[in-house]
Parts: sequence; C-alpha cells; structure tokens
Amino acid sequence: MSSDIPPRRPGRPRSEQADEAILRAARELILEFGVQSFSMDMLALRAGVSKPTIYRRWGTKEELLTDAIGYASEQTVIPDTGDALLDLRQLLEQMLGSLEERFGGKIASAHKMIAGIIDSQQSLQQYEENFIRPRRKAYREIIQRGKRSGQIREDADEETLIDLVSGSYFYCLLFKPQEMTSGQWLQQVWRLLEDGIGKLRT
Amino acid sequence: MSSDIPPRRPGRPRSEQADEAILRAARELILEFGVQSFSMDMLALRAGVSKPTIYRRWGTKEELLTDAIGYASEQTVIPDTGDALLDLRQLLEQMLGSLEERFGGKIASAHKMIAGIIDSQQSLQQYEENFIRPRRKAYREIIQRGKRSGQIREDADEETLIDLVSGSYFYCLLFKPQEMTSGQWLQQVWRLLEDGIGKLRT
Amino acid sequence: MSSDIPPRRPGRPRSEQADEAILRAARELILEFGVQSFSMDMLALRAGVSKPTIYRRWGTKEELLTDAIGYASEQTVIPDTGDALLDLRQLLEQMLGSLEERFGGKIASAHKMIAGIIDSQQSLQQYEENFIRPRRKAYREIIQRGKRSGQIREDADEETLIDLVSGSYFYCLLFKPQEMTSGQWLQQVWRLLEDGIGKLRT
Amino acid sequence: MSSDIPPRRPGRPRSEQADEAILRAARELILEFGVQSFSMDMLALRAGVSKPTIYRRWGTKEELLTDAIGYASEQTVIPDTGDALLDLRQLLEQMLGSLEERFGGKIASAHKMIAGIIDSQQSLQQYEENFIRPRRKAYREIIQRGKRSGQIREDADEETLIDLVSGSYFYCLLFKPQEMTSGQWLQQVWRLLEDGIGKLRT
DNA sequence: GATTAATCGAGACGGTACGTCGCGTCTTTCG
DNA sequence: CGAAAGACGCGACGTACCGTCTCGATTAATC
Repeated sequence: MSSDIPPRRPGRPRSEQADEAILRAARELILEFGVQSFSMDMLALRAGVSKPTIYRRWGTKEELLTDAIGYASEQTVIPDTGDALLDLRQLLEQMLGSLEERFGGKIASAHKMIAGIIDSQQSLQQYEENFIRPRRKAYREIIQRGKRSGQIREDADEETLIDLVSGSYFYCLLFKPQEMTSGQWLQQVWRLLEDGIGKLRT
Repeated sequence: MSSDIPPRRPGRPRSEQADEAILRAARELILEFGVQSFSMDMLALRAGVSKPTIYRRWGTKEELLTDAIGYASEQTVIPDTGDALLDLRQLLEQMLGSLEERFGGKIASAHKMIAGIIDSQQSLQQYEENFIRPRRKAYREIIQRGKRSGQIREDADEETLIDLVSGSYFYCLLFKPQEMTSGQWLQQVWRLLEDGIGKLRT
Repeated sequence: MSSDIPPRRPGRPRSEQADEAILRAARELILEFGVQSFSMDMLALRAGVSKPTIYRRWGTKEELLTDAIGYASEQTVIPDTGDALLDLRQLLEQMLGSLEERFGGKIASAHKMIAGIIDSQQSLQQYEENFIRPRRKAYREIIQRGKRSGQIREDADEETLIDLVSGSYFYCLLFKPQEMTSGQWLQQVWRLLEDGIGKLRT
Repeated sequence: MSSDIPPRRPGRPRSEQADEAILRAARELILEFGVQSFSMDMLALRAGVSKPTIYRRWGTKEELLTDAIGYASEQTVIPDTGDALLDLRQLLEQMLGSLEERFGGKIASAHKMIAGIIDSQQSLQQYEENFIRPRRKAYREIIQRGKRSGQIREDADEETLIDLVSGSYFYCLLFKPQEMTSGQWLQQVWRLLEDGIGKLRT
C-alpha cells in the first residue's frame, strides 16, 4: 500500500517505447555484430531513436551495454523444490539460460562483456549490485532451506560456500565454457562439497 | 656449427631498449587507466617511442596487450612442506606475489589486470597456457600428496577441487579483495572443503 | 462602445513579464557571448522561461534576435545649433549614446551588436528602416542647413556625403573603437571633407 | 638570398593536395548551399578528406570559413596607371571582383560572412590582419603616388582618407549592394573627396 | 669508405565512433 | 487555454582512437 513510487517529475515523461526499442536493438546488434563492433550510431539508427535520447538514459556506451546484456532487469526466481541441490541446479541453469538467451548460444563470447564490466570500477560495482547481490541472496536462501531440510550441515559457513560455487561458476565459464552446458559441472561440484575432502569422512 | 643466432638481417637492428620501454609503459598504463582506456597513442607517448615502432613489433593492440600482461616467462615453484594445506597456501601466496611483482604491489587493482587478461580471447588463451595450466599442475601435485598423507580423501575429484579453489580465488580477488590478503579466506575455504557440507558428517 | 481592447481570447493570457524577461535576457546574452554563440536553450534558462513560451511569441531564432536588437522604438532628435559641424557631432554622439544605453555602455563590444544586426537579413532590413533611414534623414537636414549657412558647398552630393560619414563611422567603430570616443575622429573627418583632397584647392 | 623559410618540421609534412581540396570544396559548398547550411561533415565528404585532417589545419569551422571565403591568400596587386583615381578604382574593382567570384555573383549574401567575421573578436582580428591591413597598405601607396603626381593635396591625412573610402565601401556593401556594382559609387565618392565640401572652394 | 637496407622519431592521414549541443516540436501536468 | 518542464528527431560539432603512410635522420652490415 505504500505508493511512494511515482513522484511524477514535471515535464514530458520519457518514452517507454524508446527504452524498449533501445534495449531490444542493442541486444540485436550485439548478437549480430558482437560487442566490439557495437556502435551507438548504429544503435540509434536501428532503434529508430536519436542519439541524445539514448544518452539521456545512459551516460555512456559502457553503462548501456551493461544494462543491455545485463542483468539489471533480470528478475531472479528462487526455485523451491524441497531439494536444495535441485534448487541450486535450477538457479544455475537459470543463469546459464539467461546468458545463452542473451548471447544467442555463444557463451564463449561472454568473456568480452565480463572484461568490460570488470575493467571499470563503476561498472563492476553496478554489476555487483544488480547481478551478484541478488544471486547471492538466492543462494543464501537455498542454503538455509538446505540446512533446515538437513541436506546441509548447520555450521557450514554460508558466505564461503557461496564464494566457492559462484567463483568456480565464473572460472569455468571463462576457462572451460564447453563443460558448463553439460550439467556435469554442477554435479561434480555438489558431490565434492557434500562429501568434503577430509579423510575422516568415511 | 649450426648457429642459433638468427640470420642477422641487414639494416639497422631493432632497438631492445624500445621493446622494454614499450612493455613497461604498457603495464603502467593498464594499471593507471585500465584496459578499456588503454590507447596506442598514449603508449607511444609514454614509452618515448613512435607508433610505427610499436606496430613493427606487434601487429595489433591485442597482441601487444597479450604480451604486456603475459605470463609467458612465469616459472612455478611447487612448495612441499609435508602439509597440503600449507603448500596450498604458499602456492596461492606465490600467485598473489606474482601479481604484485608484475604490477607494482597494488592487489586492489587486480581487477584491471584480470580484465586485461579476459579482454582478449588471445590473451586469455595465452594466460591459460602459461599461467593457469602450470598452476593447476602444481595444485594437482599438492592434492595428490595430500591424498597420500591422508589430509584429503582418496576419491575427491581433483579437477573439481581445483576449480573450486581457483575459482573462488579469482572471484574474491574481484569482489572482496580486502579479505584476500588477511589469509582468512583460505582458512575458511579449507575448513569448509575439509568438512564438507553434508549433514551426515557429524 | 467599440472597445479597442483586443477580442480577449479565452484561456490564460500571455504573461507580459515573460516578454520583457526574454528580451532583456537576449540582450544580455548577445553582449556576453556574441550572436554566433547565442542559443535559444541558454536564453530560456537565463530568462527563467520555457522554450515553448519563447516560440509562442517568435517563430524563429532570427525573428527574436531582430526584435531583441531591434531599434524599433528609437526616436531621433535632430540637433540644431546653427553650426552644421556641431550638429553632426551631436547626432553622432546620440547614436553612440543609443548603443551605450541599449547595451550597457560598453562601446568596445559594439562589434557584437553590429554583428547581430548584420547576421540576419531580416534584422538588417529592420535596422535599415528603423535606425538608418531616420538618421540619414537627420543627416540630410543638417547638411542642407550647412549649405544654407555656407559651411557646405551647394553642389556637394548629399547622399554620397552621408555614405562617407556613416560608413567611416561604423568602420572605425569596428576597427578602431578607442579612437571613436575621443572625438578626434569626427574632427579629422570633417577637416578632410571640408578641404577636399584636390591639389588645386590651396 | 635569405633562405630561412624552410625550418622543415620533422614528421610527415601536411599534404598540399588536402589543403587545396578542402578550400576548393568549401567554396563549392558555400556557393551551392550558402554559409548557413555549410557543414564540416559534408565538407570532409566532398573534399575526400577526413574531418581530423580539416581540424588539423583550422581549429574551428569559423576559421575555415574565414579562410575559404577570404581573403587570406588573396594577393593584392597594387595597380599603377599613373592616375591615382584610376588606380583606386581598379583596386576597388579588384575587391568587388573577388567577392563576386567567391560568392558567385551574389554580393548581397556577403553580409552573412561579414557578420560571422565580426562576431568573434578573434576572427575580426584575423580578418583585419589578412584582408584589411594589406588593402590599407595598397590604398596608402596609391594615395602617396597621388600626392606626388599632384592629384591629391600634400597635407590630406592619409589614414582618415582611407577610413572614409573603406568605411563607405563596407557600408554600401551592406545597405545598398545593388549600387556598388555599377561603378557610380566610386565616381561620386571621388568627386566629393576631390572637391571637398567647403564653400571657399569655388 | 661508400652503399644499402632496415630502423628510428615525428607526425599526418582515412575511417569510424564518441559524447555534446543546438533548433524547433511535442507531450505532460499545473494554473 | 497558457506556462513550466523537459523529452524528442535531426543533424552538426569537435575529439579520440586505430592502423597506415610518409618524411628526414640514424645505424649497422655489406660491398
């Protein structure tokens, strides 16, 4: 019931059609020509929009790309099947699927984007807020459910666990992308994490 | 008498000072401004060298960056203290040290380096061959010793374990660099990996 | 009861404050930045008025400039001291004074004004009608009085004489403004004109 | 024999073809579309030259226009017929002819250019140096010859005389361009100047 | 010792993209 | 209806970068 969302600035409101047209065109161009060949002039042409209209919304090509490829408006659906492992798998598949959808199946070319994001402290921070943080929140919830259901030890450190899973996710995305899609990756990671590496285990 | 010395082309030989000056300047610029803002004109200026002199040596900005960042000549020393955890820690410290040495001690700007590596497919591949692969070999050896000494379960999958450790290493380097130096990070990762997350454990 | 008041269109009447604010701001901006750098956006900002409010009154930047610079309401007082030279001097001082009054006393920036006038064909024409023409009429009267009083030869061509005086007036205003204020300028012009340049004269 | 002209800066020298192509294209475009519609992009296209190549030579559209229309490289040929009046006429015809040639006969559109020049103090100064000053030098020489030949009084002030002629030249160019071409203008100016306006003359 | 061939610095060049500004119009909401 | 606010299409501006090129000046190895 808290309706403090629409302060309604004076003046002509920004066209939502423009927003959509720009983002749609941006994604098309990225898929067609790649991130490196992506140009704002071409984008304006394709979106049927003037350059100032783009720059009113995004201050920089970089910011636009981050939004277009990313992850900003991506709504995270936290799966809840009752099985923590299954939930985790579905969450990761969601992320992979999103990547594939955006990049037209060529996950291998994701690294260009990632590099662009990492390079600027600002982009990195924005990425952290818009993508990383909600994912970690989702992870955390799944882990907590896993603890309650007994699949995960009560005293396992959640943050460290998330670091391990997310980290290896990105790492494998970069260095062995072809193994990511098969689903084997998560299987093995989970098994190792579940059992632990300690000898006493058996 | 097969002389390894190249056929010695006629004409003025290339200045070796130029090579060094270019690479040094390139590394400085990457650290100062990031890969995305890196420009060949600025490089020429900083290195006190003309652009053709650069392009005579590297055909492309990308090739140059690959070499400048490149870990081609990096040698890996595999620690052997008898304690797998300690070995692992030392190996990771070696990696951090290499970063620091190469780029002047500021781990906080590690993301610029990583971005530089990721940015070019070529660079990424070379990095994989010259840096990642030997490190993984070192990891593998440490893990195997750990298995023999009883610190690590025999049936823990080595590659997956390496993925987890290396992955979270880079991940944390990017998103929580301040926690990396303290050493806490490895401690917690190790503990979680050792115990596993499975409930049955206790 | 035929009321001269206009039909009183329905709706909110136009703000007269706006008219004044716009014209005043326009003159300020012309003096500060020159005609070429004059922009409608800056004008709206400076006048505290929205752009449509300006365009409701003037259809075009050019029309507005014409009005802002415009000497529409200028009234000419023809001096009559009995001495044609003195009259002429007073008329010229009147013109200088008008410039000063309208644009804040800085004759040095007269060239900005003149540029403004010349810039638009429309403005130039209006200036010609409202300012130049009455001044020429005044000149003509003074000259004719000069002829009657014997200061000026009967057969000197009036229009050519006016061209010479007015022309060099503007010319010197542009290229040697500092000599204008001293009064020397008119003195020398008059002397030369009086004596003529022909050798036979002496 | 003083050959201190060619300091020969290092680096690739600027292409003289480019200089010519740019100026030629600029004049074409001005004649075809007018000064207002003149654009640097179109110029680059027409001249077969890149924009930076233009901006290396002229810092601003304004400067380029000043050079293209003007007057910079205009070599002043000082006529010498033995008759000062004739010389003067020829000099002025030279100036008018140059205008006509550059503007394709439409002298009336010269005022746009002049306004542009006048507006910026810098342009005005450049114009003064490159166009005004050499013309005044030419005037001065003609006047001095006229004095020697007896056509002009010895004690007539040269600068004032030049002010009068040049001033009325520009004035008539602006306010009665159609009367300029006929040649009547100079005739009348000269007669008035020769005889003077003083009554004692007869 | 002269010639030759590759190098060097400096910097101009074509092409292409960037991000900004200006004009005149359009679209809101508030008086 | 007018006004303030501001977004919009169009198009130009001046700058940065890349990789190539053209100069004159070095600098060895070869003749």
